[in-house]
Parts: sequence; C-alpha cells; structure tokens
Amino acid sequence: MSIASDLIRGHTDTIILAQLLQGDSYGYQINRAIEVKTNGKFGLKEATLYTAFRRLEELGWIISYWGDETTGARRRYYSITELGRENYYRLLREWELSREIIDQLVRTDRSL
Amino acid sequence: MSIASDLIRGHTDTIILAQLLQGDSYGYQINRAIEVKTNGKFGLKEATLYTAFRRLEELGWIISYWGDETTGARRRYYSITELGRENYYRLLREWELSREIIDQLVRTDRSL
DNA sequence: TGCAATACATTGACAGGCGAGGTATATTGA
DNA sequence: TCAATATACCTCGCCTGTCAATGTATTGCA
Repeated sequence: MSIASDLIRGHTDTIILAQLLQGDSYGYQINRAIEVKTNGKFGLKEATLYTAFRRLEELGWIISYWGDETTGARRRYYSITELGRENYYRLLREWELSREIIDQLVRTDRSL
Repeated sequence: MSIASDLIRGHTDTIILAQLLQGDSYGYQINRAIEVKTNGKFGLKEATLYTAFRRLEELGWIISYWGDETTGARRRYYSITELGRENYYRLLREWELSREIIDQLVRTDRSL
C-alpha cells in the first residue's frame, strides 16, 4: 500500500525543505534519502520532485547551482534560503495543527 | 490559521464517512458537527461538501434520500453503505500509515 | 418589510501530482 | 563489445479535488 497522491499533496514542499535543512543536496539524492528514511515505503515521483524545485525556487525558498562534477551525470544542487527556513517552520506548525484536526475528524467519537 | 486546501484534500471523504457512521445525516448538519467537533477551527466549504456527496454516491459508498420535512427547507439525507463502511476502514488505515510517514519526513532527523 | 439562518446545488478557474516520454554519462557483466 | 542498469536531469499534458461565486427556496424574527 502506497500513499495516495492526495494524501501527499501539500507536503512535498515541507518534505523537500526538511531535507535541505540538513544541508545542500540534489534531486536524486534527496529522493534516495526519503526512500531510505521510509524503508522504501515512499518516494516522490520525479515529475513531482522537479516541479516542486521550480516552484520553491520561484518562491525564493531555495536557490540552485550546478555541481562541479568532473565525472558522471551533472547535478543541480539546492540550498535552502532564510525565507525557506521561515516557511519550513510555518509549514511544520500547520502540519502539526492539521494532523490533530484530521485525526479527530476521521474517527467516530464514541469514546468522547 | 486555518487548514490549507491541500492539507485537507484527500480527507474529505473519510471525514464525511466518519460522520455518517454515527447515523444518517444531511449536508448542513454534517458540516455543523464538524465545526463543533473542531471548536470552529474547521469546516468544509459547501462546494467541496456537495461535490463529495456526488462522488461518494456515484461510488456506491453512500446513498441519499429526501427527508419528509413538513416545514423548513428540504433536506437530503445520506446513509453509509456496507461498501462505504469497508472503504472508511481502509481510508482510516491509509491515514494512519501516511500520518506516520509524513511525520517522519517533515522533520529533520537530528535526533535519530 | 427586510435580514439572517437554514438548506441545497452548479459552474468554471486553479493548482499540484504524475504517467509518459526524452536526454546524457558511467559502470558492470555476459 | 555491447547491452543493461544506475545515476541524473527535464517537460508536457492530463486528471482530480478544492473553492469562490452565484443561484434557489423556506422560515423566523425584529
């Protein structure tokens, strides 16, 4: 069972920002890290990942630069900005709030 | 601070089904119950609510019937079906799984 | 009389996820 | 040697769910 698109929607930005908070990274590695973290249970689709990078860079939450690989495929690295950091913390709070609300609503309240 | 559309997306069906599991009800009342449950912090938009009813009925997860109000505005009542019940439990399990995964991913893992 | 509350419904715009397709380099093993 | 696999990036267009705006009708109350 994998996570439905609609359940992940709205969290991709936060997930990417959380990864970048650990240090600069590039698309492929970020997705690998996510897969490792979830024991292979989850990974962002490539199209989703790169769409998100474009969006986040346009918002000024991340900036990108090309790595100086002398061998192998080229890598575009991403770095979180101060604005990105601020928004990450905001999104995290929003998640925590909505998690509680959803948790309350998707259950029947026989026990209340 | 209210819940962003993208965070609620994918949960409306589960929320509605959870309400109907408590007994038959109609749109307006279901939304009232949700508002009460969350102390006014959250409510589904009408368009979202009625769109969801159409979708759920088409799926065969709920059925509807007109109430026999002799006074006041007419009410369309909804009832959860056996298929709806099964899917509710499935959606609940999916939420519990995705909640854990998202929770893990939106945080930095300094503590791990 | 006119306003708020109750109650339902539709339309069209919008945004994000993603399947499908594409490019290029390096390694490995049959 | 050369095909397959892994690494690494990217875009187009479809699909789906949310929601603002707008409309209808009834009832009660000031």
